[in-house]
Amino acid sequence: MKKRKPTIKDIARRLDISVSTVSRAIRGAEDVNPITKKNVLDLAEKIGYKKSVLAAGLASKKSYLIGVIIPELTVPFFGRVILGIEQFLKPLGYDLIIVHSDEQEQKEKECIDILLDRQVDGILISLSFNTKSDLHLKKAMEEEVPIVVFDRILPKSELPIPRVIVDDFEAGYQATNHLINKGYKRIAFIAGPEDLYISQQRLKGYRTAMERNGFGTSADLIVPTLDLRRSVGQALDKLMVLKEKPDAIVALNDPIAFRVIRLLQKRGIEIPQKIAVMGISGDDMGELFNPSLTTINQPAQEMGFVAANLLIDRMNAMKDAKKQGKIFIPMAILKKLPISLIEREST
Amino acid sequence: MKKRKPTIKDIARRLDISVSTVSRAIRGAEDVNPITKKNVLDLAEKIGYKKSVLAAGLASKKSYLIGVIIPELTVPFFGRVILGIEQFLKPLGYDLIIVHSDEQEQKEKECIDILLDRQVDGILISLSFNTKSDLHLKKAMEEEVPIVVFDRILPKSELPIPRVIVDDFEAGYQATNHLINKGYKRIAFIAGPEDLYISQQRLKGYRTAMERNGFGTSADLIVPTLDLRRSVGQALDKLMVLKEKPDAIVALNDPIAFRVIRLLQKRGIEIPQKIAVMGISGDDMGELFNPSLTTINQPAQEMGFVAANLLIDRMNAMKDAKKQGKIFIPMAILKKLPISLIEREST
DNA sequence: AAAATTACCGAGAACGTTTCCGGTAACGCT
DNA sequence: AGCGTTACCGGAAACGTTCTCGGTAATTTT
Repeated sequence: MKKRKPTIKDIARRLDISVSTVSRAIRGAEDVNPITKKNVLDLAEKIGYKKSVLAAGLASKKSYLIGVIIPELTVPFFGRVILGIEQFLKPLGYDLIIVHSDEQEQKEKECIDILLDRQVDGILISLSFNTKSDLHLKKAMEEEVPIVVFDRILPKSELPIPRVIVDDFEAGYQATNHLINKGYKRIAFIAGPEDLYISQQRLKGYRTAMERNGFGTSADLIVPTLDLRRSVGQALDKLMVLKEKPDAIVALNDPIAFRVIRLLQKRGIEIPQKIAVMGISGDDMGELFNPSLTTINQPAQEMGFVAANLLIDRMNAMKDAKKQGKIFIPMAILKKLPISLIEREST
Repeated sequence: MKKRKPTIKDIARRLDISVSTVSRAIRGAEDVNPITKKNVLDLAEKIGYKKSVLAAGLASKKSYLIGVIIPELTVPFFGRVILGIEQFLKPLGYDLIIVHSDEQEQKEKECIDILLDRQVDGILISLSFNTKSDLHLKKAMEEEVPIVVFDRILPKSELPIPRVIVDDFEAGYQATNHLINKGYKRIAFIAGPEDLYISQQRLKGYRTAMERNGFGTSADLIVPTLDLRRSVGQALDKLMVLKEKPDAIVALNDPIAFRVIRLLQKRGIEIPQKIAVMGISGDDMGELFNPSLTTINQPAQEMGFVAANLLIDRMNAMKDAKKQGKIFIPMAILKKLPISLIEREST
């Protein structure tokens, strides 16, 4: 009935050795006789020993927890990123605690606090659509928990932290170029909030492609959305009242593109005959639409993998520095992942 | 530079009181002078004290972590459920650790182990598509961590644990009924794995609706899918080779329905003129399809809320029992949530 | 006025690890 | 033979809380 959980003390007693030795054996640390080690491990297995993460964390000041902050739970892209993160971190013994900011800067700050309270060993974060400041990231840095930002980063953050993104310029460029190659001439771009780095870059890519091909970039053709849901309609409205309507639309991301497709169809506009639509994300969902969505694939899973990798690197660097008594000097790293075109029916 | 984090000891020293009193004050426990309490809280705030969850957990044998196991990260339905869970649990000071089983029974077991290792205070789980046994749930019960199952439950589990689902029979019944009212006569049903409770119940609802209206339920019209991706095509193939093709299809859930729509369109079949399609889930995504998907809405967020509520109830019940020295006798609870029809264009 | 109750507080032992600091024995080297 | 290494291992102090048990003074009850 009273099944007290076995501890390393129990093991130590039964094997008549010290707890330190048991601890070393279990941790797979150096300086322990292979035979003793085997004995310990066998007994541990036999009596169903489970190490207390709490106690271990308390003693070692590590929690083996990594916090992940994403803007929304239901965006497929982030689901794929998390897969990549797990893939890298699980084998190392880390678990994930996932929180979401609901695309609000305020909640994002709270998320950081929660994670800091939990004493996570590191944080992976993708900024919300409307985040404008990076003070909360700074806070994490001050508490010496390493942090890396992925996908949604801040344009001109001076913070010396690793960031991993896809080559957003290329994404915008290739998307636009693809449409140009297909013969479209008046290509519009639906952007995101001004401060959003991915939006800026993709837009830049769009502009460059247009100009290189001798199409100007009339301001009419560039319209913003402030969120993923409601404002897509307004953005599209702006395009549809133009005297010269666009014959193709590049959307900032797939979710927006889905809505564009839907709204165009409601207006009875044929895709891609009248207007072509391009997304940027590579969501699987795009395949199921009619017409299916041509898009720029972002290597989401790889992004998670790389981000996790950078985080661990940073953690190790900090540990090493501390070990040598030096102070750690954080540096900015910006890693760009290559993108690729997925051509489907909407263009 | 060496900014050691403040602890309750620091507070105790500076206020010249004992750590126990500080602990009580911070915990908001009984038996502490309001003035002392205020002093403690003020100072804590001032010096930026953060309680160590690790230490607190170790001492109190609570982690204030709740584990959530879902089959897939990218399914919108589960995202919404998690929202509901958070809504209930956050105010109580609990954080969530979310893991996913990737629809595999084996991984599901591993998830349980991970959570148990983390000493979560409770587990909320939705079973994978292919889970057939509940031994791993038993394991959790043995370790005395309360567990509640939501949405995807086991048909005839004898385990005395709370479960919350939607009224799946009603869902199947209403979906079918809706089609019948619309004048469809040969209605097919795309089911899930045999052991899946939600599949059984929805199918039963379908059958009942058919029979009550004088349509038989020819076995031809009921086809299974074993997963959400590949096998939808095979299921549909089986329907399309029938001499008498169906004029409407009820899919087990929205993701399957999305695929059905797409596959039918590829065959050039008009929806809903030739064949109508119904989903069950209430995913927002359905709105964006063309035609948009008629579906049965499951109150996902409410489900999360209710499940979390049941979990806390159970936790309290266990604590009370222990306090009184009695042994806790777990009981099964089955809570059914009402569903509703969302009529759109696909029917 | 004595007894009982209440309100508040302190001491100190957990909780289950890790880690630092030594210590011993065996071995190899000059 | 003496000395430095190396390979293992143990003792004991952290880590930052909670919790049980008493204890004192003030307050109420009898």
